[in-house]
Amino acid sequence: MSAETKPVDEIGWQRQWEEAGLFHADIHQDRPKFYCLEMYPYPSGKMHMGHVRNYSIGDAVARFKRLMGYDVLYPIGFDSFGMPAENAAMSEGGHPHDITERNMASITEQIKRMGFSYDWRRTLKSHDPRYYKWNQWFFTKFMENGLASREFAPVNWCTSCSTVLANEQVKAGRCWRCNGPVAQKEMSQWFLNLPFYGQELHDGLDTIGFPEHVKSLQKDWLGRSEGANILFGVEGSEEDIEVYTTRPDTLFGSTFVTLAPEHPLAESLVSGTEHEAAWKELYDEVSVTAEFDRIKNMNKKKGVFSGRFAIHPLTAELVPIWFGNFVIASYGTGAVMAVPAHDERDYDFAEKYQIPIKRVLVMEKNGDPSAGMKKAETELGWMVNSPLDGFDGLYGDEAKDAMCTALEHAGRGRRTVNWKIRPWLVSRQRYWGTPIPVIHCESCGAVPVPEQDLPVELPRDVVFGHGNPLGTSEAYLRVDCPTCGKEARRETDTMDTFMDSSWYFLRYTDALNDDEPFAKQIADHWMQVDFYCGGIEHAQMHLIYARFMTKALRDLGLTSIDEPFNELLCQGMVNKSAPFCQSCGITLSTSHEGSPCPHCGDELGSRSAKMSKSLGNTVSPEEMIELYGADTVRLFILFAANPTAGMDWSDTALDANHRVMVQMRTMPEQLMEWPSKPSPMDGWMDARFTQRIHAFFNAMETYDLRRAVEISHYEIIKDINWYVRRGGQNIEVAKRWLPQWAQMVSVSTPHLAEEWWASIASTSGFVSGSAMKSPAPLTDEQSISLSAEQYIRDVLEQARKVRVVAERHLGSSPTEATFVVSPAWKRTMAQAALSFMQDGGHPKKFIPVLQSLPIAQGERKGEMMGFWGKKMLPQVFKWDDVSKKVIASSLDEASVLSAANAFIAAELQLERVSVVVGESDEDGTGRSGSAMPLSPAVVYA
RNA sequence: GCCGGGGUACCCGAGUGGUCAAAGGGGGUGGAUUCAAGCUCCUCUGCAUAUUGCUUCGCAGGUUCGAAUCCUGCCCCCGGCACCA
Repeated sequence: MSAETKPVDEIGWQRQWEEAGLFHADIHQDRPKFYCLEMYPYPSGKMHMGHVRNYSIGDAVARFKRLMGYDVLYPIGFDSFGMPAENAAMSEGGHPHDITERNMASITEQIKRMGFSYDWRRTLKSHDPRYYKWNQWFFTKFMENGLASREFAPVNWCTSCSTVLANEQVKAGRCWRCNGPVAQKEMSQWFLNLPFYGQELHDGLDTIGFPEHVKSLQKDWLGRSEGANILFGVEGSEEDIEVYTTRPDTLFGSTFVTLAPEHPLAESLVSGTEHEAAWKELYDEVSVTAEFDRIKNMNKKKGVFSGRFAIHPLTAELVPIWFGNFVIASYGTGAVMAVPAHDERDYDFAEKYQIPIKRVLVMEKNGDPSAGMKKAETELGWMVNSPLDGFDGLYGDEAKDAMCTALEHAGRGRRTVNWKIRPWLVSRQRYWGTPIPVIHCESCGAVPVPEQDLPVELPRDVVFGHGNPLGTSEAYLRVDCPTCGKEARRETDTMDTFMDSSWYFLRYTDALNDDEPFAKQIADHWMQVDFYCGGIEHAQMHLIYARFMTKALRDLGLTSIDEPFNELLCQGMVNKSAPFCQSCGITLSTSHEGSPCPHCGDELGSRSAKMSKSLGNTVSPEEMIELYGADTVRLFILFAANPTAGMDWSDTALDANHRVMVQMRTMPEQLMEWPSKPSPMDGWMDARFTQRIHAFFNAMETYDLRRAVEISHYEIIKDINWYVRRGGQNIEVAKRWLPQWAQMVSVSTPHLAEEWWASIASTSGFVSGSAMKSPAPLTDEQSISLSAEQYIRDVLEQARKVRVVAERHLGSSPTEATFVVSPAWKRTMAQAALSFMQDGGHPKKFIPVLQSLPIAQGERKGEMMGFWGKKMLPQVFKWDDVSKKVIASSLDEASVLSAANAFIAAELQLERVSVVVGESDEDGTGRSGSAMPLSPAVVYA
């Protein structure tokens, strides 16, 4: 084949697909639907390899489902609000809107160049008022039903982004976006009541196909814990202190109560006493530190006594009230009942401030209630030393239950479920997002903008860099109160952009609807998303918000579905090697390649690392497409690793994949040059193709894309090579299978497949718009044909190995070989043993059966019994199911080999090959001893 | 500390009781083709050996006729949560 083959006109095919409207998702009631989605991308100006990988995976799935006759909804759009555009506008001038549009145009072009099969008609962009209008509408609905509210609360403030952040958006005390420090600040902010759906978000995880680690991540964030809220009275006061605990069973061991310094009762407890100053000092220290730093410094436990006492809810005993820097105001009730005997932190605290430690559990049944304590015993245990009757001896849940019941009777406590997840802080003090549709009126308060006035559009006349940008537009600010008509001001905060990505998948189902966010019936038709593909980094933010929104919108009556996404696939990272210093343990930029470590001077090794600009180990998709074409890039990216595994970029492997593409380019032409010459191998080729298609379907159904590509682009080629090697070259066979092969190929390399499709006489239209039928299952005859051929390959492989040794013994290259097929009795023995075991017989019990077989009568009985134990028994377990079937079948080894006689001789470079049955008159080799069923002995001469 | 995911040959990576000395690819080897290179095709790529023998799937034990696979303990890597009551 010539290397100057005309390259595939990828852009031409893309144009034709578009002209034909091939990927428009329309509803046909007689077809099943499939919703394939990739995570809403932020429109940076350039497509990177992560995008390429993400979309190559999604596109393969979408294309396969289309082949299978599904109505496939496969849309794309842009998460186009957000700070990068705003920051770019500030640093380089210009307006976020223009920058965003420019970036979108550029990345769209690059995505299109890959030939993904999107329904571009449905393209969304968050910053389109026709889209964000619905964010605003939802928000006003949430205000009505109480899901959205404004609170004055300590919040996370990112100084460099000059905006607040939601809890999930603070990673290790730093901003998820810019990695800048996050401080604590008290502000009035808008929240969505995420914990309202806590239980449903938790339970729903068990009904959807998310990967285990994502489920675990989400459960960590939701942070469900079961316990009790318990009321302690305050001596000399009408007030109660409510504590939250997961260990009500240790209540009798509570020897003090600790409050967060910011606890609402704190000030009144110490006001005007000698303890006030100390409390104030702790309060000041704690309230300015960000929560993260506070938790980090918690090993420096500090406590201040309040001078007051709490009243134990069941025993009325007085216990001191302390303030502790380690108690977090926003978790639970901001107050802790301290049980030093059974909690490590309380134990340390009690030791430090000489507070009594009272054992109320023992860790062994009937343990010693008066045993001393060297450390906190925090496991579940058996209750002891209870001041009230009926508790001693109870264990675990039973003990907790009894305690809760007692508290409930006394009216001093109740069982509760606590969540770590907090309301979603959705307001941002930035410009490039959805304006929060609220009007602040002095007399009416925060009033939602009426539906007919939506959308509240972003004004263009704002000034950046002077606080909240929307606050700089007078025209925007001034508005009359919709309720009382008096002069009022607009809210100047915008919404978190995660709001946009929380329901975009619903909008796609009915993207052109201007009357409502989406028609319920249409959304219900397409939803859920059947296959959702994206990066793991969204496991706790986007994927929680989107699940929350789906439930919230469902409860507004807008959809019927509970969970937005069913199957979630988190694609692995695209890595490339970068210099690495073993002794310093650091990865360095590729600019250090070839030089010693700049820190320690050692020689640098290399290590695979995530592609990043800072390491300089990025690969530009644009360049690769330019060099090799989109198909090659797609093939490489799908074949290099499983979708979920990290993959290493390799230029040599890419090159190898390109060779495959070049080789495949003229495949139909080559096959169509075959003569119309039937051969005994045709049946085998038919069977093989059938088998491959089944395997391909199976791989695609389970999203094992790597395996699917391996079949379509590698194994079938090898099969054809084998077919030709064995003398097959029948154009009828080629005509039979080319169309279906093209369809398989189209899943990952659609442009090449279209070239093929166009060159095949029997096909018309586009392969990308064609339907693929499932082939009939393999017949028994076909299975035997495959087995016989496999048998020849196995025999050849074995013969090659032996040849090496034989050559040494002969002192020269052998010129002929005799294959000694195992004598009939061995096969009979194998058949008997296999059927015995098939019926559930234990291998060790086969000996008596064997002894009664006709073959084992006579003088060779002893030899046969020995053969069984030494040779046959181990082998019986080694045969696979196919081999077992072959042994049980009528396949005659000697005739299969004889028929392939000439072929085997040629393969082994021998002049002559003969086949004999072991122990027969023709067998003069004396070597039949080592022959086994399916494994003849080979004797070279 | 807790929770998830991992550790397979030179590299990447399949593999969840026998088909396993272990797929496939990369890299390497030898051969065919070629004036030559490339492309393509074939062979080999743990050690041994006239033929299913020995050692090997993080380490150490165990279950089984049989373990990369199941169980127990340990080591290491990745991700998440964390003095959360």
